[in-house]
Amino acid sequence: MSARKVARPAERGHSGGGARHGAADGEPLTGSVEDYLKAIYELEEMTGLAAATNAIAERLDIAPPSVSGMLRRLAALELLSYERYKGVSLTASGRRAALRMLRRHRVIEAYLAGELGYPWDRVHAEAERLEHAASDELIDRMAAALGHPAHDPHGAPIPTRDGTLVMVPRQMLAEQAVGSRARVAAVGDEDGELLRYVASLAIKPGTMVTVVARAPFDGPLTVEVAGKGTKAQRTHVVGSTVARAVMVDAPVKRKRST
Amino acid sequence: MSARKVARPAERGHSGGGARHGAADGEPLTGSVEDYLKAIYELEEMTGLAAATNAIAERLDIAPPSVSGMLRRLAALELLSYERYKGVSLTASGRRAALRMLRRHRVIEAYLAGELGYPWDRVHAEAERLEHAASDELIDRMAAALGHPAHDPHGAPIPTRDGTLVMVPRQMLAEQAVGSRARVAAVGDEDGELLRYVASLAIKPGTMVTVVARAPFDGPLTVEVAGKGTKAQRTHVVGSTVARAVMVDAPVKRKRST
DNA sequence: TGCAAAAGTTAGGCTCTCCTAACTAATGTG
DNA sequence: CACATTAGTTAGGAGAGCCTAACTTTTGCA
Repeated sequence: MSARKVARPAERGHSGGGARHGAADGEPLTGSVEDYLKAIYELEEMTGLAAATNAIAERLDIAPPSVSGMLRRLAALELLSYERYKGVSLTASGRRAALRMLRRHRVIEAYLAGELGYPWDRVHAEAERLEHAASDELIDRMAAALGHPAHDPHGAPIPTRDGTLVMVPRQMLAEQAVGSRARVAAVGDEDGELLRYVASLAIKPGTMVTVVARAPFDGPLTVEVAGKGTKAQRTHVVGSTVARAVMVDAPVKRKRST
Repeated sequence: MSARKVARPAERGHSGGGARHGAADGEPLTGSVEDYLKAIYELEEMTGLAAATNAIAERLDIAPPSVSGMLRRLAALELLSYERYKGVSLTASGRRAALRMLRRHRVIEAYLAGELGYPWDRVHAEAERLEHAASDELIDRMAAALGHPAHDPHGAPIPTRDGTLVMVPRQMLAEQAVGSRARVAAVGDEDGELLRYVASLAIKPGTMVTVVARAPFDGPLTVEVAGKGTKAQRTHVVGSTVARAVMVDAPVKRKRST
């Protein structure tokens, strides 16, 4: 009368045989696999190279040998291509899965901030867990409730349902020339403390910042932040970590040595 | 520099030794454990007896031997008391955990229906997954957004944050005397098809129903459902499964043989 | 080019959760 | 009250994920 659920590749380790390799793109992935794919996507994206085992390990807070093992599995699932001792890079189907997770994560972040009053430094942790549990329908309803936003609360672009990610050219605030003025496009999520600090400087997506000075040797940046009332500039000195977490839009140079 | 997360009793099976038995009430439980506790609570509640191994197995769609093993573990965690071959019953701390899950589940259901336009026959499945991933903060924010509702969309009472569950006396529609009139208080969730059917009869929490007739041998009930415009009664014949899924408030007898 | 440091891998374990097969205890009925 | 039925248990395994210890490649640099 009951006929237990057929043992899918499933979460919570079932047994059974089913689902050998293939990557027809439809099988449900475990939360762990989803985390790996997302991490690998982001690493590939930010370095432009194949993702390194140790980098993945550090990002996921997992020991390197565990990563090695998982990479073999993901390669068998044709989610990425793997050559021992070289890094890994996602296949088309792996990238699709990663972008799906990115969308989920960012839609959830946007929803929590927009509809439930979450402060922006706490949406990341919550989304990190919900992204594995939410159905596609829920994600779509959240996106719809917000009017299908293009960015999450930190300014990161939200991939569309069909896996398109609009990449607007951005640069780190740290790279900006002294004297340049630019619009803050995004601030890296993940680090809640940093977000709280940055917010306390009134820096958030949309605010205009001008680099006033930069100390040598990757030293602190002095920036002028435009206040609410168009005027009311505020000057702050920020360290290089912060200057690398803040991304600005394709900058418009204003001054060039007077 | 990294110092990996300390191996808690944690989800995704880590290793390490930590956390022997104790049940200080604080350790995070795995999603599986949460499911067991919720199921056991509901079984105890509906039968008034210790929960039977096979009943738990059937409810969770898991083989009985798996349940036996888990029960031993849960007993070691002091979440329930277990005597071989007899059933199990939750300890205070087990019940607390179960009520917490019940609250989460029902708050999520209420939120999905109330704020995201989910149809009531689909909230259960979504909540079933989200209840393990949501933080307490999220649950509280959802409840607050709804004005701290007392019931979920199916009419089930929502436990308060401190674990209080208001139990209003209810009876199955199936038990109502012919001629009695009562307010529908709740309809069992879980079965989406049944919910869709019941909704098609305009039966939902709040509607008034009158038992017009009952066929013998647990046969179908003929009920009159009050329509929207106070009048506009509609008469339906429903099977015993439906009659047992629909719960009514402490009924007020109206007619008694003329 | 030679070799130590860094990066990555294999080997061997452990937990959690679930399964099937086979056995034992509790129960109800003639 | 014996015994078949039903409920529940132990035994033995499997797979996902993760870990540490020890080994192998790669790579950076003198």
